[in-house]
Amino acid sequence: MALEAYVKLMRATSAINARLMPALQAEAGVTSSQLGVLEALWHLGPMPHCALAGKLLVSPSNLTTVLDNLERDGLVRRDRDASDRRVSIASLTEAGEARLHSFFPQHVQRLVQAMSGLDADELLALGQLCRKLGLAAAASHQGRVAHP
Amino acid sequence: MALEAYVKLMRATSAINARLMPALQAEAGVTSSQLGVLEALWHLGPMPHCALAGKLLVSPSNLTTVLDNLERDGLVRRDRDASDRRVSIASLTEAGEARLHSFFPQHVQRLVQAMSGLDADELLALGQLCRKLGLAAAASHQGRVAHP
DNA sequence: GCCGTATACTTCCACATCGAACTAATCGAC
DNA sequence: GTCGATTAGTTCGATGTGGAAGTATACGGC
Repeated sequence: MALEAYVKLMRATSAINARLMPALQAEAGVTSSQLGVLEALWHLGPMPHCALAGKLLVSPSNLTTVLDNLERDGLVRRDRDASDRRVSIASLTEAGEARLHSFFPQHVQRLVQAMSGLDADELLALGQLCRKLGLAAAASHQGRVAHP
Repeated sequence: MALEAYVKLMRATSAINARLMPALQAEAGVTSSQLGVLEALWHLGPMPHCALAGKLLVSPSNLTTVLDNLERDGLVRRDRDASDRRVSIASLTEAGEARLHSFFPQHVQRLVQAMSGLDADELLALGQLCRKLGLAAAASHQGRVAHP
């Protein structure tokens, strides 16, 4: 039972992303990971890399790579924190904000379209199940790390 | 609604995989992609790369990379098809089958554990929703590709 | 005030992933 | 039978991804 559910979960994720990502890359010129960073900085404002990595659930080394590419493209800026010079604050540039605004509505529209195989009730149920599953998995994973 | 469900779906997938993959790598010495190939070859027997890529929903170039690493580690073999010399048949070596048997039960056990945040009814419901969602997304995606 | 520890980020390496361009082989129309 | 179109697989370049090790900075006990 768990195995079938797992396989279907992975297939669904893969199918949805296979629909969204090519369009995102073609029309917006950003990858899924880059979009995650832009979105987080837009919703939450400038923040240190460690906070950003925490929000996005990615490793620090990965975030360095993604920020490198965004900075090269002029969409994001890094500024050293004056009070703690270990810290680097990432923030959207004007170009980054403009880019995000230019494609985000269409992206959301495509996302809704990609999820349209389920009706409103089913989407709600799926969200609740995924939330419960994700929290349980993350909690037990944290537990193992915290008590080695 | 669709957006929340999407985010939770991605988070759940990410959380589950974050729990499974480190153990798989540490105890079995194979990555998630490599496991996919080993499993497919074990369940379905030797098959051409194109069939394998179709089953696993990955690109041909990606499959080349994964097979390269598996072949280097002696877990998989490539053989040219005599009747159609473009085709290369991938099959498990004895070492590959032995490796798979050595860790697969524990892997499934960890998978069941990782999914244990949901009870049997919930797992069934999740599986059905994901199946419906995945099929709808794949179908509409195929449709767009087929009629450009 | 100094030194060991802890934290933030980067660098380096291996692997995954895809699209585009390439090579080799087959097939079909003629 | 030959040539163009198609198919199988690989190569190449770019990006994402994480772990391990390294560097710079801050902090805390003494």
